[in-house]
This record gives sequence, C-alpha cells and structure tokens, in this order.
Amino acid sequence: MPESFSKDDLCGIRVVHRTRVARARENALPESQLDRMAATFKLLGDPTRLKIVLALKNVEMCVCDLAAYLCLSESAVSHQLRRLRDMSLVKHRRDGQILYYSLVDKHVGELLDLSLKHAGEGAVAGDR
Amino acid sequence: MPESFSKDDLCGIRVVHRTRVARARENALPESQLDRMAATFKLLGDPTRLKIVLALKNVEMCVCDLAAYLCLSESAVSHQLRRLRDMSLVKHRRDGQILYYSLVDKHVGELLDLSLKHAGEGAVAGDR
DNA sequence: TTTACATTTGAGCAAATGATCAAACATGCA
DNA sequence: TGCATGTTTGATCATTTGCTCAAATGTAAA
Repeated sequence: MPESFSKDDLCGIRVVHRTRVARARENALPESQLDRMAATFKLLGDPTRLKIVLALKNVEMCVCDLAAYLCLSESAVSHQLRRLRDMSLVKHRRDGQILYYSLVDKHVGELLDLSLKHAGEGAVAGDR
Repeated sequence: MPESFSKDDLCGIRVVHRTRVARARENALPESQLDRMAATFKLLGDPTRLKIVLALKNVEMCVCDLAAYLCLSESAVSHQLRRLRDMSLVKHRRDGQILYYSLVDKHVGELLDLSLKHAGEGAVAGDR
C-alpha cells in the first residue's frame, strides 16, 4: 500500500473532478482509525455475532447459554466471542467455572440502539 | 433453519441459566430485521466501502473520481457501489454520461457520525 | 453512424470467513 | 488425586468476499 499520496497522485485513473478527489483525500481518516472502524462494523455484520451482542445488551450470559439461545455449538460461540473480545466489544468475568460475558462499554450499545431505531423506522423492508 | 422455537427448545445444548435463554428468545428481533441490520453493518465493515460512504457523506462523486481517490479500478468501485445501492445505502443521479453517487438518507449518515465520534474518543487505540 | 467516454456486468481466482470436530485447558468437587 | 463441568484452541473444509480482466451497456459528440 502507498505510504502517503503526493498531493495530486491520481493513480493513473481518469478523473472528472480533480478538486473533489483532492478534498476527499484531505478529509480522509487516518488509515489505522478507518481500519478499526471497519473492523468494528464487520464484527457487527454477521448475524450470529449481532445476535450475541444484542443479547448481551440486556444481560450478561455464559457461553453455553448463548449456544443454547443460538442453537450453535459452544465452540462456535466461543470462537466468535474471542473475536468480539479481541476488538474490545465484549468482556468477561469469571464466577467459578463459568465465564459471564457482557458488553464492554457504551459505544457498542449506542451503535446498536441507533441502528435498532433505524430498523424500526425502516419497518419491515425485508419482507414485501 | 428452524422456523421458530418451541418455548423451551434448547437445541440439545447444556444450559446454565434457562431463564436468560428464554429471555433472550423473547427479546430477539425478527429474523428478517436482524438480517437486514447485519447486512448493513457488513457493508460498512469493509475498508473500501467505508471509505466510499465516508467520502459521499461530504460530496456526491462519480465512479472514476472515487476510483482515483481510492487508487482502485473503476470496475472494483462500481461493484462495491452496486452492493451499496442494493442495500439502499447509496443512490445515483445521471448528468450526461456521468453518474453522481450520494448517500441515500440520514440513517447511514447518523451511523457514520456516531462511530466517527467513538473513533475520535477511543483515540488511536490502533497504534500503540 | 462511427467513435469516445462513463459505467456496468460476469467469469475467474486467491484470500478471508464461519462452522465443525477433536483435543486441550481451567476450575471445582468427590 | 481423579473426574466432571465450562470454556478455549487449532486444524480442516465449504462458502463467501474483493479484486482483476475482458466484454457489454448506455450516453453524447463528430
């Protein structure tokens, strides 16, 4: 990947509006920040993981409860929880042999709430 | 996939907290709604597409401008724009031979703004 | 009409993903 | 200590994804 762009690097691609391209470059987020943002969206972009975080929005749950809820192997759930943990969307506390998982902070919750709101407004666009 | 759950279907998975599983089932979103929500997150979960929608948050742009901005083939950009169009995140208007793309509505914008805010607060968690 | 420009489409391919299985690890109790 | 429970891990595999290339649209100017 190119380290940075010379002010007018256009990558050999034909351009219609030079100024808009330049503007987009100026306003662009730092790569690391953008990647992190995309990674978060990607985690929420899988139905299984989305169900997990939505469930954890209400109450902390252990792996096998989640597995029973999702009708999925505990291993599969654990794998997904690890990815969610790696990106700090989810944390766990131990009580005896049981690990209780919960959302890490408000950020994810807010994101979920907002898109739940949208989902509600957008109504049942999926089933006409 | 199971059509719906009998009140206590636990999928043969060991359970620790029956009531939490039952609760999760009750609070669960309709499948179609959840899938649509996940599909939206998934679209935002790819760096290329995220750059596209972030750029379109500010100005409408045509395919080759986006390609120049992203240093990617116009074909690649067009493919991604089609996916964004299919999920109604993005729309286009034609002016002559040029198609100008823009965000469809407030929903996506709000989602982006919120996560930009978070990205800002969370600081540069990605580069220690 | 031709010709050029702007974009879309479909096939193909390497890389990433999500689930499963079997085996490991950790904790608590007999 | 030994065994059961709760969870994690690594290998494996079919599916999906994102890009490239070549060829097809659609629009406008010569």
